[in-house]
Amino acid sequence: MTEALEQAGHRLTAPRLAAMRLIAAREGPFTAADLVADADARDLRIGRATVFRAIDLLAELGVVERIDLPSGEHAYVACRPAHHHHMVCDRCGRSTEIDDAGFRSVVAEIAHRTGFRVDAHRLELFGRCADCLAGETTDR
Amino acid sequence: MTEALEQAGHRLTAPRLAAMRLIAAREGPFTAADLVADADARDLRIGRATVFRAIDLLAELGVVERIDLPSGEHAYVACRPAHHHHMVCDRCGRSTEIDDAGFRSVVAEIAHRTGFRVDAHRLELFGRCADCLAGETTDR
DNA sequence: GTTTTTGCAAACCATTTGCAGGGTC
DNA sequence: GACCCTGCAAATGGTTTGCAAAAAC
Repeated sequence: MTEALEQAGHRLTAPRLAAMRLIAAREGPFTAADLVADADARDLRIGRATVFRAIDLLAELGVVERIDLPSGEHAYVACRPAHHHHMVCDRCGRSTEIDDAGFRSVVAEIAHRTGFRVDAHRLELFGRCADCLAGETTDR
Repeated sequence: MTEALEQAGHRLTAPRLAAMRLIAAREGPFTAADLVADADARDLRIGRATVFRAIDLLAELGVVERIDLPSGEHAYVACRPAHHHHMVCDRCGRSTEIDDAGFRSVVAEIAHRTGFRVDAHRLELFGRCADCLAGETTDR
């Protein structure tokens, strides 16, 4: 993750490193407020503004992506810098990247039928991951 | 639209009627701020809070749906109270409902491959509608 | 007449910005 | 040493809430 920063000509500073560590420590999606709270909890002296700026920067570089939770909150997840989609587990919060699985042809089909030119799309899935489904039956 | 309100046991008040008219007058997605501005422009004396409350209510009833624009703004569109997806034209702002087109099987396929149980999803397409594509070549 | 709804203003939360000082390359 | 980055605090923009007055049923 740090490589992406340097290669894009940005400086590798302590606050940015700290922010990246906090992000890496989270498995699932996080909001800006989450990171600020994490930073406070660990007594890292990082200003709110810096956290927001770090997230923006990482989002620009494509190493984190913004997703919109069903609640409408703006959250982010760490990911590889390529186009893909996310599947978020409501229980454990883990986020999985998912591949095309025929989705591309569905978009093409819709475009064909409606005459629409699709420039961008947003696809997010929410539910329960396999681990949590398994855990539920045994845990309780 | 008014029927849905009454059937759910809510009162049919002037401010709510006004809000619904403003929504109907818009073709595409609108933000809460848009409605407030519309109301002001027409000298309707509706408070901000009331507009927000009206939108919330309509969203609960399913006659408007919240979508998240690529910019991150929370917008809403009027729609039938059934599951479907939206396609938004970046140019004219019109919003079209789109049907399944095989999307359901894509979700099933993903669920099958990953073991995930998909409870909810969000799919939004952005681009240019057929009319705007046609217009662009002739207009300029 | 009772209960819901409204309007207002203030509170609240998330995000952005200006700017002087500090850290990185 | 030049320039980028940070922290702070204040500005901003969007959304919610408390409460008394007003309207609907």
